[in-house]
Parts: sequence; structure tokens; C-alpha cells
Amino acid sequence: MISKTARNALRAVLCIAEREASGPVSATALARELDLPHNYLSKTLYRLVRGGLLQGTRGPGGGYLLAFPAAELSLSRVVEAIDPEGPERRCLLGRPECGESDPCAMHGRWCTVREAIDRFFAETMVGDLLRRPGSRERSLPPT
Amino acid sequence: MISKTARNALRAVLCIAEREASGPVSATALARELDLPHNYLSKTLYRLVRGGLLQGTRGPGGGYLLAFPAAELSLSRVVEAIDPEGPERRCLLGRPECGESDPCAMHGRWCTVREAIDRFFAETMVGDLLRRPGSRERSLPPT
DNA sequence: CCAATAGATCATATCATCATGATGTTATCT
DNA sequence: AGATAACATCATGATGATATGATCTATTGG
Repeated sequence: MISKTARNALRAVLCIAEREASGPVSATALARELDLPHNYLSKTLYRLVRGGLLQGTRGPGGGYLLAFPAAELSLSRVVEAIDPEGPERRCLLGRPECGESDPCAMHGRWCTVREAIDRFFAETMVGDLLRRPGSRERSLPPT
Repeated sequence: MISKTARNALRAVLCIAEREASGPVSATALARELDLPHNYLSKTLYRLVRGGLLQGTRGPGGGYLLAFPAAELSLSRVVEAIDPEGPERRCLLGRPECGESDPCAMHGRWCTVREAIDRFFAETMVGDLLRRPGSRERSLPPT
């Protein structure tokens, strides 16, 4: 479904989102919390920095913060920053030319499912998944 | 989503289902048709034979046939014969203990999507995907 | 029985992902 | 300025999926 590295990225982003209220979250602390080697996680996190999802600050007291509010950060942005989007996901049989005009045998049925998956990743926000009510600051005011 | 080998297995099974009316389909013919190396495909096909999905006959005129009607062969049976079912697919964050009693942050939302995926593979039959009307022989009689 | 066909199987090579280790770079604090 | 903390990066090794090559075994037909 998604790569291990993308899973680790999701776990890390969730962790950062939950803790960033008390300052930047260091890679060392994250590595301990997620039980991952420091350097490996650091590399993954930096890909998110380059992708504009995280903001890394160096020096003592440094660490990672979300580059924008958790309520605006979709899971798809995290996953796409890690897993390169290949044509394999589009067609179950791996035909690059698969589409409405030249569909494979499964095209119609699979599209429905694939769209549900895509919607899940596009519409689920990191802010929706936080346990601690740190996301309240971003909840909509009563209309 | 599924491995390349599982994709090849699906393509091969579809190909066999479409052609088996005119006798067993040889691995050589399949390899040419699917543009895959003969031995590699043969290994994949044999996993399907051991799984009871295909029937392989040797000697001149030999080849592969479906072990039972295409209308009763679900895509999930093909995929599960190739891709070992790991705990990674159950939980997006890879937590083995993830479940109703100990859910991860995404559990509820992801379950809905995962069930749609599972239903697709379990309810889509190879017979539903054949272009040639060779599957008519198995369609339900009018009630 | 022999040759040809074709599936089944073993051993090995290739490749991408995953992970580790070592080093460089930047910021903070004394 | 120098020590330290912490991110950023490069080089390398380990692992598993993918693919290839060679060989074995069973069946058919002459």
C-alpha cells in the first residue's frame, strides 16, 4: 500500500504534530519514541523538509516543526513526498496506457476503489488524527 | 498495492481464462503474449498450481488450464496465492496490535477504505473480466 | 524406445528498498 | 572563540523482491 519509509514519515509527522506545542521536536527524541535508527529517520524527515512540510531548525533546542497547521496538512502530501508516484497505482495490471479510452479489463471496477483510496489520503488531515486537543486552536468557530 | 509478481499472475490468469477453450495454454505462449521471461513466469504459474488455482499438464500439447470455472475464481484467491498476507495491510501505521480495542489514530477511517479494497478483490471474479463471451457457459440461467 | 515438448525446480544474478555508519554544517550558549 | 547540540548529507552494507540460466522430470508421438 505505502512503503515502510512513508509509514515512518506518517508516524513521525503525527508525533511532531502532537508535541510541537512545547517547542521543536528533535530527531533524537523521535527516534527513541518511534524506535527507529536516528540517521535513517533524519534522512526521511529531511525529505519532508525539502518538500516544504516540515521546518527544521538546527542548534541546541532545535528540531522539527510542521511548516503549516496540522489541519491543513493532508496525508497525501506526506506520502507523496516519500513514495514516488508511479503508474503502477493507476492500473492494477500495470498498463501505462490504461484509461477511459483504452481501459484494461478491471479499469471501471478498480477506478471506483482507487478513487476511494485517493480521497482517503487527500481528505484526511493530520489535524483530524490528533488525540490531544492541541488542534482545538484551529477548529472552526461556531457559525 | 500488489506486487509485480501478483500483477503478472493476474494477467496470466486472465489470459488463460480467455484462451483455455481451445486447449491448455503453454507457458511459452503466455510468456510471449505477456512479454515476460519464460522461467520466471513458469515459477509464478506453478505457485498457482500448488495453490489449486491452475492445473498444469506436461508433454506435447500440455499447458495450463483453470482448475475450476472462471466465474468462481476471485481475484483475491490469485493475489493471496502470490503475496503473503502480512500485518502491514491491516494497519496503515503498521501496528500489529491495531484493532477495535486498541486502534491507531487512523483506524476507523482506514478500515472503511480497506474493506472496500478487500471487497473488490473478493467479489470480482475472473469470469467477470473476460472480453470474449466464453464465460456465457457459466452465466446464471434466467430465474 | 527415442526424441521432442513442456511443466517443475534449483542456483544464481540483479535491483530497489531499507538501514547503518561516519562526516559535514549550522546555531546556541558560555 | 570554542564547545556542544542538532540538523543535513554522503558512502556503504544488508535485505528482499525480481529476474535469469541451467537442469530435472513427466508426457506424447513416432
